[in-house]
Amino acid sequence: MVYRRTHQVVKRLAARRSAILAAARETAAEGGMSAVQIAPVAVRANVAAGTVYRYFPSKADLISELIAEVSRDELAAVRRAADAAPGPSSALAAAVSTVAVHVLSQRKLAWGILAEPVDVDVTASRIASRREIVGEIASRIDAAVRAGHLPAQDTQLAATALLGALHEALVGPLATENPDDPAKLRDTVQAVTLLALRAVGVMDARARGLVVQAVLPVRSLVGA
Amino acid sequence: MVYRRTHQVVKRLAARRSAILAAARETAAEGGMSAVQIAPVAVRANVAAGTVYRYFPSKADLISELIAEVSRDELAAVRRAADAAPGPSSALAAAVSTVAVHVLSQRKLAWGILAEPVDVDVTASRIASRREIVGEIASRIDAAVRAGHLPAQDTQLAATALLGALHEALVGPLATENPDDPAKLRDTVQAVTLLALRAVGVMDARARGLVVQAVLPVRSLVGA
DNA sequence: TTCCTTCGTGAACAGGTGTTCAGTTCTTAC
DNA sequence: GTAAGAACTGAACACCTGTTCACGAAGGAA
Repeated sequence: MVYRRTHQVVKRLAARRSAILAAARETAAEGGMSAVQIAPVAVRANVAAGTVYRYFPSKADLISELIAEVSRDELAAVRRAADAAPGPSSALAAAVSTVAVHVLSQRKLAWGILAEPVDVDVTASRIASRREIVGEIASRIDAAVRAGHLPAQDTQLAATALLGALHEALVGPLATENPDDPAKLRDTVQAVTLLALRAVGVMDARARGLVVQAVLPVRSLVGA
Repeated sequence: MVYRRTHQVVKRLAARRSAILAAARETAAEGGMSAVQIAPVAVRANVAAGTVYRYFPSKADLISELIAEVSRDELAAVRRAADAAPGPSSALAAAVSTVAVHVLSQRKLAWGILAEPVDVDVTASRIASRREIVGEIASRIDAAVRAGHLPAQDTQLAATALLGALHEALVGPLATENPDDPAKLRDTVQAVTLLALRAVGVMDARARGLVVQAVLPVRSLVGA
């Protein structure tokens, strides 16, 4: 009489949902947000277009969740890197360079999530995404200020500015095209990290040292 | 036999063209780029929708020209401010704070021209617009470096980062909503200018002095 | 005035994509 | 095995705007 989902079915449903999200993510990583259309994503996920709507109320919801997912990953990486640093200034340097590396590793995806024109309204997700990263960076700046390493300042504003600087310099329309040369990428990451650290008040000489330490442990500097 | 435009007609045509552009600009300033649609702009300019196409081949061309126009104004203002400064560092400070003030004065317009999602392809204009401002700032940084006031660096990258920082901090989605309090606006402009100057290597104490001098002469800190 | 050219009009068109839904297939319960 | 409900399908639909174009108005030459 009553229909109850079997454990197996629940698993399959979850898997499908993930498949759709993954398909959307891959599509975005390859072709940017504009390529994330229901039909292609459905094909990639091996479902019909209508099926997507059994898992997501609308395209906007799908993209919002995609943004949230990527954002979560990013935030986790930043936290991990910063927490592993020996002190507040190092942590800040690690956080900034991690963001830089991530952005560079997944340019299309980063651009899509941050700024690319989208036909649906995903403003809320984008704001949330930014807020998370900015909050994390702001708290790291805060820690450095409290430790007496940096002058007092509006840390929220500073963190926002840093994020903007990283994005514009690394994936903005004026960013260098596609230097898949790891050495060049490392230089770029170091350069923007240096700018960021100096911006919040780290002295030039000390900033240079922090930058080198922060960027050295970073593994993959190339990616999709 | 041959039809030749009277001087009067030429003037009327030019006036109409300007009216359409002005209508587009006003519309963008009020509602962002998404509000710049052919029909509303035409109404505002007191012409029919079809008439717009007698002056602009496509919506993309209209918006591109709008971007170019605003960009020209902005660049001129930046040049003027920087040229009036007593030295390279002051010039840089003046350039940066001028950009900041302009962006703040016309938030919606700035956001629309810089980053707002648009359905047509205006990438080229946007890149050109950015390139002009970035080039100007880069050359000011360059001058300061040559004068020995700043450490050697990739000035193009630095200028790009500064632009991104200003935009994100001032009109990005995380920017404070609408502080029409002039004092608060001045503080914000000073804060981001300070960040920018320190980013390129100006020492904290000196940067603070430059910021105050640069922002003082700025007149209107409020606008549409 | 007359004729030709250009300009202006606005309703109709076009194209692309998110969304729906009636029909089909699969799953569960008995 | 069978009935009932859930999941899936994909073609059709809907909507939104940029763009067109046949027609009328206005301007210039003769």
